[in-house]
Amino acid sequence: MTVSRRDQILQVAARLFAERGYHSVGMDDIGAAVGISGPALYKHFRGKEAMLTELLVDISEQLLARGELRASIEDPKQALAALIEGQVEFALRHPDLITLHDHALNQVPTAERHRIRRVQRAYVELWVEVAMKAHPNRLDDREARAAVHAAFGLINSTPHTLRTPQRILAPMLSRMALAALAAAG
Amino acid sequence: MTVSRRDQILQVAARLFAERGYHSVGMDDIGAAVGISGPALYKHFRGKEAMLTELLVDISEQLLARGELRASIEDPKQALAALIEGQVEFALRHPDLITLHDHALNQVPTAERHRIRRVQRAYVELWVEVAMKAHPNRLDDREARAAVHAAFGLINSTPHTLRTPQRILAPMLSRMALAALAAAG
DNA sequence: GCCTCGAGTTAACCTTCGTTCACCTGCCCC
DNA sequence: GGGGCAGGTGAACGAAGGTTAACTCGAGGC
Repeated sequence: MTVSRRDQILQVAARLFAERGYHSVGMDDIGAAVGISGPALYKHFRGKEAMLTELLVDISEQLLARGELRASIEDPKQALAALIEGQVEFALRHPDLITLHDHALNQVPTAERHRIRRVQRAYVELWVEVAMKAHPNRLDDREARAAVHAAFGLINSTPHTLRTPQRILAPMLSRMALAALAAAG
Repeated sequence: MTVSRRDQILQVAARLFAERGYHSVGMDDIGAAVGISGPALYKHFRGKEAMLTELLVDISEQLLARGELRASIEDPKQALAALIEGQVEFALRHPDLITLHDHALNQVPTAERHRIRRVQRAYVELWVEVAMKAHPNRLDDREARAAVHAAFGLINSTPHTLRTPQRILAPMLSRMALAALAAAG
């Protein structure tokens, strides 16, 4: 695991931001957590906002990329199951990033925030299309969008529930999300 | 609607905190939003933290009280449906409070935070017991707890989805939550 | 050997923001 | 009609915290 100092800092910052909230974490805290002190971080990042921005851009783009792969499966029901499984897997592997993803978006500067929102919207769109193909004639566009958001809420609840073993949690969440979407129409 | 100035301030503060995040809202912002200016708020509250604390204590106690009523229905399946319906109703009526409820808890002082956590835990416990009675032999304690958190995540996703008409959204979310919990075991 | 440069350090700066202070009002009550 | 209190005001204070500045130090390249 040759993780660059830069990446190490990002990782630690993500954890701290998720645990305590963006504004409650000082630059000194982040520095201390990687063994350097405060202002040294400016050798690696333009500032605190830049760190958060980079994290959120990465997350949203990574989710979209993974999602596009899985959504390209021909059978809509299988594609939907794959999307769900992918989201569950990601949420379990990176609970900090999931937490950041919907707690800290308001703190990133406007221009970049719009960019992130576009990527997020594309990811939602992916799900909506697949969900409507998987359950034809049962969901209109707006309902599907709401149902997909609900499924995200379900899956992304995992950061609150990490005490349960993943072997059990992952398939359970997948089953629940699938059932919820099936019941949406 | 004879809403006292105090309540008006709390309501406005909840909206601002939910929209922009606790730390991004200044006392001057809250004051301006109710037509008075900054320091005047100290005539009604001990400080900014006190406002947030009062909001969160109220929410959690209100949820628990409503929940206890609904959980007391004899038939477990009906009780579970009633709990779900109640949570959906609350989430749709008070999206700001729902947002606060899981975004801002870290910002309240330790002592009060523990008190709020206890009430929250009691509410979760209510759901867990009802869910296990409604689906006997299919959920152990830990799974049930995770499943309940997932259901909360599903229902509490509504703040992201307020564009959809409530007449459609409310029953859909209830159906989804019910199906998700049924699929958990 | 010297120069550069990346990566740190500490001290200082400066803005933001929660909070306090001193003061002002209108209203109610007797 | 004068005292008191609820509810405001604007000015000032003080701590927190993100950022900058000036300096140091070790490792390669020529």
